[in-house]
Amino acid sequence: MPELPEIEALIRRIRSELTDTRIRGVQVTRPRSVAPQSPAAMEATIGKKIASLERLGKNLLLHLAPAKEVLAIRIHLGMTGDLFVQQAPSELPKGTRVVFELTGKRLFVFEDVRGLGRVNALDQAGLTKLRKRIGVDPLSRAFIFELLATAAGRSRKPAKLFLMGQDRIAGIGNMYTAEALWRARIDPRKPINSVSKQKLKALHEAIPAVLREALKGALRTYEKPGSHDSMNFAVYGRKGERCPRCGAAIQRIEQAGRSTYYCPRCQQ
DNA sequence: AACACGACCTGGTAGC
DNA sequence: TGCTACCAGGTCGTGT
Repeated sequence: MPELPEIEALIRRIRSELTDTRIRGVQVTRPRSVAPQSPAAMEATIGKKIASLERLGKNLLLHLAPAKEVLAIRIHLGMTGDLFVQQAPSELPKGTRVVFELTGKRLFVFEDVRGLGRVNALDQAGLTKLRKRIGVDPLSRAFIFELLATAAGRSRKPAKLFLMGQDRIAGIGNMYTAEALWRARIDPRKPINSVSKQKLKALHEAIPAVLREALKGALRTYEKPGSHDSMNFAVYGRKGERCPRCGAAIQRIEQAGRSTYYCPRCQQ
């Protein structure tokens, strides 16, 4: 499940292969993967150069040159999306959804078994709209405590759902939300505006700490294929196991139709 | 405006 | 062995 660290590691892996290459063609093998656009709309990227790559929350932006009409390609991996560059012609995986043909007979492949990911061609309006609904990056200098405190004070959402939203703080998903709340000892069901200042401070430290740890793990995974999980989870996916801090049994509950893992004893 | 909730999508697996 | 039911979860559109 790609969240901020996995996307960041992916970008670092493919950046040098994509930068300064030209798009020669596009094949959309599953129209829904470019929705709400049509496969034909993707053709506006043909002939352009990929100038740079940027991560925006969980989105990957490929900035194009010349930056006229269509400025960027936006890719969201959804649950099961992956990206890689390979030489043509060779067999493409079963879940292949979009293929960009690059110079040098190389193919830039978007693979996505479950089809929840998206690839879109963005004009200026589309790019502006996207940036507007993606909040601050928790690994950037802009992620100061006051920003978290202000946003938290304005929302009555349960802490878990507040962190999952991409509009205030971007890039955190189900796994790292669980870990950050555990580290800060916050009950995931507690309304975020009723969490103490002390615990909000702990959360402000826990979020980047968790993400940096996971990023290290994700970079390692790419170097050494076959090694698995990004990091050791304290609570995520560990229903019934002991809390590493207090020894109580970790619980799994449902919030907004999604599973939440937490320690009922030391997260209050 | 803020929030809740179902739909989308398919592979893996638990249970019978 | 073969079948069914359920689970994984990010985002978007719709309804309150």
